[in-house]
Amino acid sequence: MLDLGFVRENIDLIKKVLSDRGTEAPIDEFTEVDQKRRELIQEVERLKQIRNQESTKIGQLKREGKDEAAEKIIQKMGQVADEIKELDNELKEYKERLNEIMLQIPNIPHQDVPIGMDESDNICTREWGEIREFSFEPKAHWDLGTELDILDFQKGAKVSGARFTFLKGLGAKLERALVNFMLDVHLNEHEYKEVFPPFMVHKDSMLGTGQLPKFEEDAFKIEGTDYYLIPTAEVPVTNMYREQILSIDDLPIYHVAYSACFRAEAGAHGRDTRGIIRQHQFNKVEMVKFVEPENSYEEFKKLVRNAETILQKLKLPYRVMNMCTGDLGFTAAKKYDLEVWLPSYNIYREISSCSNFEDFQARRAEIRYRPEPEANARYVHTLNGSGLAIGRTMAAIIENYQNEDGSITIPEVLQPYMNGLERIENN
RNA sequence: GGAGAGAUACCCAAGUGGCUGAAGGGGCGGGUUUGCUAAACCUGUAGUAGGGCAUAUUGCUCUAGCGAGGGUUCGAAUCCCUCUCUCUCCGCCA
Repeated sequence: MLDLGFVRENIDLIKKVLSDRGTEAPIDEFTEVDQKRRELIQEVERLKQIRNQESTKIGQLKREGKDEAAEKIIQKMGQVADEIKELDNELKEYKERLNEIMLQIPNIPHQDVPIGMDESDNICTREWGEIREFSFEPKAHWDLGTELDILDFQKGAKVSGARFTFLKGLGAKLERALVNFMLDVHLNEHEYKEVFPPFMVHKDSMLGTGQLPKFEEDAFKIEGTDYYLIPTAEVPVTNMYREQILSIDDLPIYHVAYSACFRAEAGAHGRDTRGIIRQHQFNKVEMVKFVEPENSYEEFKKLVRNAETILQKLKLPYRVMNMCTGDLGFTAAKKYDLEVWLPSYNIYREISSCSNFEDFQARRAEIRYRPEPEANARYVHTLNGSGLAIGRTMAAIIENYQNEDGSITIPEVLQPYMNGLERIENN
């Protein structure tokens, strides 16, 4: 959410942002509703001031035993009270409507964000690693995984339906190895503090990080409860600090969290139906930062590097994409996606998404800090990034590390997590 | 799931409709005394949000705010209703 005063004074800028992003919000209604709201506030507060003054007087008169004089004022105040009630109700409606409008206005993109409508306008910032030349026809991870009996799509479909998969044997172990490897790197080399969050949250948390109200369809809601399954650990971890004023000594806060992630994938019918690229449930290691505004882009750079480190250690070729306005996401001011090379697709696929939300989430979730003990509270900047999506990493390893005989070499850095095992092969 | 107790400011805590503009204590800030520290005494201490007015670094003023949301009333921390969370006991459970 943006600052109310900022929106009021920058209507034209907001309109430009909406058009750059290729999205819409009821911005014309904003001015009208805001205006009316402020008029009502003035009127109702004027009446409340009168009421407070007169009520004090009534109290005094009663104590002095002048009941008749008091009674006279009480008569008059009855009318004022009715008026206040009426105006308060009206004001409430305008406040709610204004809030609805504010929740639909996306973040202002950073000046370095390329303007564009969709993914074709994203700009490649850098590439890393060498794409392997295969002396044979590389197989897709779903074929390899099935042949090695480490991925079982049929069982997943049988038990839960489409977009669910069983990992079996060394596949399950490799998944676990990846989680531990990534957590260890971020803990030991990047100074993050580990958090293991709840996988279900209530509505306020989904609102706080911006998944609601705009993206309700993307989330799984538990029927008969107020709980949502988290689409990312970003939601519980960011909301840990909701409605809190942090001390300067607390900052910066770096958290890394493993969680399962649940996504309805509404509107993705027919996309990536094979393999483990797009599942309703997947694992992810997520990095979340809370920082002072002055440092946020420096911290952002570090965060992206932290995610890249994982890919480099795994020796997986990737590229870094600067996401354009149309592909930025509602809450982000700037976003880099890391895309890993997948031989069977012959393209790069997103494996990490790193965003700087600046104060957009913080304002919504009311996460502030005090720069000095007596100073006014300011909003922190929140940042997060996958470090990395485990399922897609698994797919990338299976495909990039495959051998002609259908076995998979285990990346060196993972071998200590696999009891020293060097290959997964058919036996 | 059942029974009970609670939620007041940075912390502890008093407070049964108007003198609460929230007592008192602790902590923290300022001051007096003092060779330093300590102590004693005096004094300040609602952060925040939303309005309005003037300045345009800032200041003044109003409204809201005693877990949250409603209600009663001229007036609610106080009375009533709903909800959330915490604690104790019982039951169940990993």
